[in-house]
Amino acid sequence: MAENKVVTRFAPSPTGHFHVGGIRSALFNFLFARQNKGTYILRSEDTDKERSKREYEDEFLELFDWLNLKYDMFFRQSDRLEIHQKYIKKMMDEGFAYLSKETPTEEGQREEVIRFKNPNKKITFKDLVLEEITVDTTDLGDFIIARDINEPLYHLTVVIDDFEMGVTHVIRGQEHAPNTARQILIQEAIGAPRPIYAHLPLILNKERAKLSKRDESVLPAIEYKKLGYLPDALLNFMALNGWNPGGEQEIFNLPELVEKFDISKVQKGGGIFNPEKLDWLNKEHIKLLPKEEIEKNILEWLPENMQNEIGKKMVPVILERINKWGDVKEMAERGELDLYFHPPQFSKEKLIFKNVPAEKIKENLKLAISELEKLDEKNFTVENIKDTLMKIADKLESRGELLHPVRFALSGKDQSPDPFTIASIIGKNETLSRLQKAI
RNA sequence: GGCCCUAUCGUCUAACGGCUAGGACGGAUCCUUCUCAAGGAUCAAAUCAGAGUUCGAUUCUCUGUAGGGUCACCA
Repeated sequence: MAENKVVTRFAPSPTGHFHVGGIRSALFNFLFARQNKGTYILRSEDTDKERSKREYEDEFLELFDWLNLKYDMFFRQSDRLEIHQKYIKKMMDEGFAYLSKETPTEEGQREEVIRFKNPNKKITFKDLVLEEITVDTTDLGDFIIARDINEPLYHLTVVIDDFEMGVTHVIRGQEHAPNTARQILIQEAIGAPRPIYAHLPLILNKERAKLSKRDESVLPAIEYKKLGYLPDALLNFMALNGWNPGGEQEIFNLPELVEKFDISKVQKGGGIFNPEKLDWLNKEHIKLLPKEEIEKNILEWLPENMQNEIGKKMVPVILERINKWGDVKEMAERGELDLYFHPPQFSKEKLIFKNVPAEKIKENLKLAISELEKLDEKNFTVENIKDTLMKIADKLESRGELLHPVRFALSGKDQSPDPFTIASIIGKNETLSRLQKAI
């Protein structure tokens, strides 16, 4: 019988903003459980009463909900004190732990703590990523496992909870690898089976160091939601840092990751978080979205006064220029989109193309107006406008002497989308009025 | 410092011990273009060093070097 059902867990502690590296740990636990038809547990490790805050827990809960990393069970460690106490008593009764007199050196330290009786032996454990690790636990001494019966510490609670929850695979960051030996010692003391370990390579910042709060290029995870990244893109990106399926495919959605993920192919060395690649991947994921979905999102990220018919027409122009939804907001804030709503202000010299005389420019603009007038409102589309204007432009010495002044009259900017697109967005009347004004 | 881990283009990575070390991001150049963006094409760019094993080493072994992690009454 398949009694060896896979159980994984991800166990963040709510003591600060959740960082992006944690997303990958959560993801790999999720993927491994799903592809083995197992159970994925989320456990909030809030045993540190001083530092744990419910708002931080709410933050990662919100994050996983957004990422669609659904867990099968949720536990809060502080709800399990009775269970932890039971084990502390048992360990003390059986001589695996003892009450120890201390001389406090820092404020808040107790005069009595509970220490683990270290058998001082070598521990060798297998690791799905790192192969095999041996640690001599003598170096650890009789480490503290609880401040007192009411305040168990991390190493103890992890081992007890993993055991009680039937966790079969411990997939976590490599910073925990050196801690594993002491957790195995505790397991042996309470008679818990040893889970299979997989220590993932660290995700590093540009300086090649472990991620911390003060990294500029790497933000707290929830910020990526606020910036309007796609959950699947973020997941895709995180998965590809430290793991690779081997082929040349780069774009994966969550079900594909579940199918292709292979924990034995996980890299051993740490990887740097590369925001440019995230942006590229996000754009690729956006392109895969249905048209309506793209339009809906772009409209939502536009300021309210732009959420109208003109806003809708701007969608293709905006889409070409963004990597993530937040860029839409930024474009609007920079004033890049104002030209679609108000006639631009500019000095008339700007209409001149190279050294074409002003009179000639004026003539070209007049010609453009008279030809465009022949198009009726309904046919005022990018294609038709382009046909009309190009017919005139191609007869000139260079197309620029028509296209530049037209584009400038419409946009008032040195750099902007092409005149046909702008004209089609602002409509026939506004186009003709702006051209007239330019003349 | 002790212990543990790691090492292929700037970055993420691919390569049963065997083609010219492949792909992607980013960069550069060109094409397309009045400009921007998008798109297309091309190019530059790596096996940390030194020994050893082998007909042959990015791949296996050792040493060195570099980087990272960890050594809490945090998790």
